[in-house]
Amino acid sequence: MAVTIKDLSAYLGLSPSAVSKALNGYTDISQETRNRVFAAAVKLGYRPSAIARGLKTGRTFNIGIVYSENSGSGFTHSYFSPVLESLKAEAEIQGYDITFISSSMRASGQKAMTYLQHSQYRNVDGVCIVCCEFNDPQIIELVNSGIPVVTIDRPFEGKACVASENVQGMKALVNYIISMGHKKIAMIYGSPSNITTIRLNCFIETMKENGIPLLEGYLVESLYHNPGAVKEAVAKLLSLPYPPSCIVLPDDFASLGAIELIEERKLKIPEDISIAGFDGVPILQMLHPRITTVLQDTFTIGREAAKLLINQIEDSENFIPRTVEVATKLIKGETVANNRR
Amino acid sequence: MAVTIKDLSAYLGLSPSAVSKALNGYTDISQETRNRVFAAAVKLGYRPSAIARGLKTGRTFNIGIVYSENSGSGFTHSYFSPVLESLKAEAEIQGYDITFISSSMRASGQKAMTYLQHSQYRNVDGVCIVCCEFNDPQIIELVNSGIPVVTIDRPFEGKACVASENVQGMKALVNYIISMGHKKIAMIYGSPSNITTIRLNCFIETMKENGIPLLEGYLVESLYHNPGAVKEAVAKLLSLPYPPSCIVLPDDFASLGAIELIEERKLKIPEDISIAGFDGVPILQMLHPRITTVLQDTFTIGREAAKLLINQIEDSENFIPRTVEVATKLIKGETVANNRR
DNA sequence: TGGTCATACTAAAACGATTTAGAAACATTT
DNA sequence: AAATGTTTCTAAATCGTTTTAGTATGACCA
Repeated sequence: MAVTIKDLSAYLGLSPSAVSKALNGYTDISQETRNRVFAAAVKLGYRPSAIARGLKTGRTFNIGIVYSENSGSGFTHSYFSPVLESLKAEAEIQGYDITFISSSMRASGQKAMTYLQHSQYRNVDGVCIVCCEFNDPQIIELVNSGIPVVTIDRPFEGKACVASENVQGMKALVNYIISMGHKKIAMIYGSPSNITTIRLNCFIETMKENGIPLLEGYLVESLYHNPGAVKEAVAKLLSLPYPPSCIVLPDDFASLGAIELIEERKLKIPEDISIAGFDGVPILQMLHPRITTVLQDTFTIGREAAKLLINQIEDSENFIPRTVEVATKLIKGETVANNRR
Repeated sequence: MAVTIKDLSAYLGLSPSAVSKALNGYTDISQETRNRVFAAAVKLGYRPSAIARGLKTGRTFNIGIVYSENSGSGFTHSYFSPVLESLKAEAEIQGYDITFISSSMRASGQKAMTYLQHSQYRNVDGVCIVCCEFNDPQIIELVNSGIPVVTIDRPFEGKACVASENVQGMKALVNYIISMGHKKIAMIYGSPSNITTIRLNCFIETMKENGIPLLEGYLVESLYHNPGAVKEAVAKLLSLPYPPSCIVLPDDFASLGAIELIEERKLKIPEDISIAGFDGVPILQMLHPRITTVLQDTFTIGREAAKLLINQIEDSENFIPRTVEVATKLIKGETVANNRR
C-alpha cells in the first residue's frame, strides 16, 4: 500500500541506496539527482517507515513516558496531566512521538514486562519518568539502565531532572500566611511522595525562621492528591484542643477533601478556617473561593523535560546531566483570612 | 545489549526459525524443544523486538489515537481525558500500546504529515478518533483510508462507533427540569461539535412533547467546552426582557463561565437562576453547588472503543461495524431549583 | 527393498530502511 | 601513458523477526 524506497528507486531508475542517501543528505549524491529524488518523493507520496528505519538505526524517535499509574487519576491528574500535555507538544515539535511505558504490558502471552523491558520492547530512544513513586525497584532499574532518562520533581544522582522551585514556592506561601497574621499554622503532607517531604521540611524551616512555634499535632501525614485521606487529616486537626487557624495542604486537588469536611462542620473558608494548597490547578482558580496556592509552571516543566531528554538522546557525549529548576508563583487567592488586628 | 532470537538459537544449538516457531506456537516443533526454548527465553531474559516483528508481520500492536488537538485542553479535557484513560487501560490489557496521531508531525525535515500519513509512518494497526472536529478533511481521509477505525460520539457510515445515549440522557434531563416546575427553559449549545447538535434537537423535541413553548432568543449558539464563550451566551440570555428560569449548558466544564457571570450579577444558583450541564465531571460533583447534569460513563465508553477497535483489527473478516450506545445517568445535583408552587 | 508419510527441524528470503565497501566514469597529475 | 584522485553511483550486508519451502530421519506399508 504505502510507497517504499524501492518504489521510488524503480520509478527513478536508481538504486535504493542512492535514494536513501539523497533523502538523508549524503554528499556523494549529485545535486541534480537529489532534486529528482525529492520531487519523486513528493509526487509519489513517499513516507519513510519509522519501524524499518528504527530497526536498522536503533533510533525510533519515540520517547517512553512512565506515568503515575497508581495515582488512580491517570490522564485526569491535576498536576501531571498538564505537564504531560506540554511535554508531548514539545516532543512533537522535535519529531518524537510518545509511548506510555507500563509495568503490566504483556506481549504474546508472556508475563508482564518491567518498565525497562517495556522500554526495550518498544525500542524507545529515552524515557521521561513522570510519577511520584520513585522508590519502586523497577523505577530504579530503569534509571540505572543506561537508557537516557529525565525525571520530573525528583533528582537522581547523575541524571537529568526538571522540578519546580519547591523550596522558594513553599517559603513564599508560608511567609504570606504568616504575614496575614496567622500563628497557628498546621501542615498536612502527602505520602508516598518525595516532593511533599521537601515541602514539609521547608515549611518547618520557614516557621522556625519566623520564630513561630509549631504546636504539637500540627504536622499530619496523609496522602498526596487524595481528597479522602486529607479530609480525615483535617478532621484530626480540627478536633485538637487548640485547632489551627490555617492549614497547609499537600496539593490543590486534595483540598477538595478539606473543603468538604469544613463545610460539613458548618465552618466558613476563610472566616473560620484558612487553607492553602499547592499546584495552582486552573479549574480551582475559576471557582470561589479561589484557593490560596503556589502555581507550578506545568507548561515550562513539560517543555524543559522534553528538551532535556531529546538533547541527551541526540548528543549524548556532550550532555551534562543537570536539574532544571522552574520558577513558581504565589497565588494569594481567597482562602487565607487576614488575621492582623 | 538486548537478547535476540539469534542469541537464543546459538545458546540452544537450534536455528533461529526453530526458536521463533517454538515461541509462536507452531506445531512442527516437538514439545521437548518448545520447553527448552521457553526455559532459555526466561533464563536469558529474551524479549521480542516489537519493531522487528512489526516490520515483518505488518502488525505493531500499536493503536493510534487522534485526540482533540484544537480543544486547547489536551490531556486535561474534562470529558475526553477519562475516556482516553479507560481506552488506554483496556488496550494495554490486550497487549496494545497507544500512539498519538497528530497533524503536525514532521520527520527529518519533511513537511507536516496528515493524520493518515502519521498513522502509516508509525504503522499503527488501527485508529481511534476521539475529538470533536469530524468535518476536518484529514479526518474524513483517515476514516475512509481502510485502516480499522473507531470513532467516539460521532458515527460514520459503515464504521464502528461508541457513543453515549445522548438522546435518552438529554430527555431525562429536560424532563427533570420540567418536573421541577420550570417553564422558561433556555439552551446554550456548543459548536463546532456534532454532539451538541444532537442534544439541541433532543431538547427542542422534549420541550415540544411537554407542550412547553420555546421563547424567542432561548436557543443560543456558543462553543463547546468553552467557559468564556458560554459566559457571554449567558449574559445574552439574562438581558432578555423575559429571562429564563433555567439554562441548559453545553457541558459541565463550560458551566464555569455561567457560574462566573451569574456571580458577577450577584445572583444565586439555584435560587435566582437554575443551570444544568452535561458530562458529570467528577471534580464538579465534589464542590457545591453540585451541578445538575447527565453523567457520561467515560469508563465504559473508552473500554468499548478499545474492544471494538481491537476486535476489528484481529478479526477483520467477521467484524460488523456498529455503534455501541452507552447508558447515561441523570445527576439531580443542586443547581436546578424547585419551582413548583 | 523401495516408496510414502509424518515428524522435526533448517535454509533462505523477506519486511523497508541504512550503511559500508567497492566500482565505473571521467578528470587530473606526473 | 600510467597512476592517482574525484565524483557519483551500485551491491550487498544488516537490523530482528517471521514464514515458505525444503530436507533429513525414522516409521510404516506393500
